[in-house]
Amino acid sequence: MKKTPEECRVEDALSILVGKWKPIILLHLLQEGTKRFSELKRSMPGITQKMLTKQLRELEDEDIIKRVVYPQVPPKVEYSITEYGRSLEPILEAMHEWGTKHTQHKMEKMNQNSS
Amino acid sequence: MKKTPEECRVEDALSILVGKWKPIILLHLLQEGTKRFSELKRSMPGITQKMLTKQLRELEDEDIIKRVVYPQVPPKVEYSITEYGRSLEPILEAMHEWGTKHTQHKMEKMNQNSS
DNA sequence: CAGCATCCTTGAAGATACTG
DNA sequence: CAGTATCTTCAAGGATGCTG
Repeated sequence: MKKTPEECRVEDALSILVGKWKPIILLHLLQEGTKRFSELKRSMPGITQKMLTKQLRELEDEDIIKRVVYPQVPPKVEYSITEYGRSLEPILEAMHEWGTKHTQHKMEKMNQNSS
Repeated sequence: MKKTPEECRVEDALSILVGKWKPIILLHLLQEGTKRFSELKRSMPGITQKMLTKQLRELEDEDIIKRVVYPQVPPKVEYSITEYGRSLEPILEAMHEWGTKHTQHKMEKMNQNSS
């Protein structure tokens, strides 16, 4: 690793993943392909329409996901991962792996402290 | 990748990296080893003492960094990456790589739109 | 169905002053 | 030197209602 603080681009990647629902949205689209707005909403209990719309727009602005509107009534809008967005998959995978181990690590630490 | 939304541990990793100064703190400690509080502060123009303290505490609580207090006057406190914390390095590296490409990607997109 | 427009709450972050 | 202790600001997130 050869980067000075000034050259650090970690934040650029981080900012795209940050957002309460973004990882979970990406997970859905990565694993299940194209999904309609209502399908995404149904699969994320607790999210509001406003938040889902906002997070999807932000991901779309970064070219991570693609939004396709079908001009019909009632409206139909489909979301999917772009090829470019798929390049995030290894990072999400690595974070998931690390997060799993970290959850384990914290539990071991708690058990030590309480014994 | 085989994880349902319920099993997703991406957030666990994400939450540790999120914080305006955390990636940059980790970068300093990863690259330069042990550093004193004042050295860290000097190398991060703009950060306040309060913020630096807070971010360091949060990283310490997660076992990512180690804090050593030397009982002397004036006080001396040294911070360093734990062995466990070093396991984050590949992720930071991957995010930096991706971030670098993404910065490039966005510039190309802007140039297209303006031509 | 897939949004947008408002209003409101909360917590992250910052400014500033003080201290063992 | 390496912190606390307050006060303030601001944007993320959320609740609710309306609409092409």
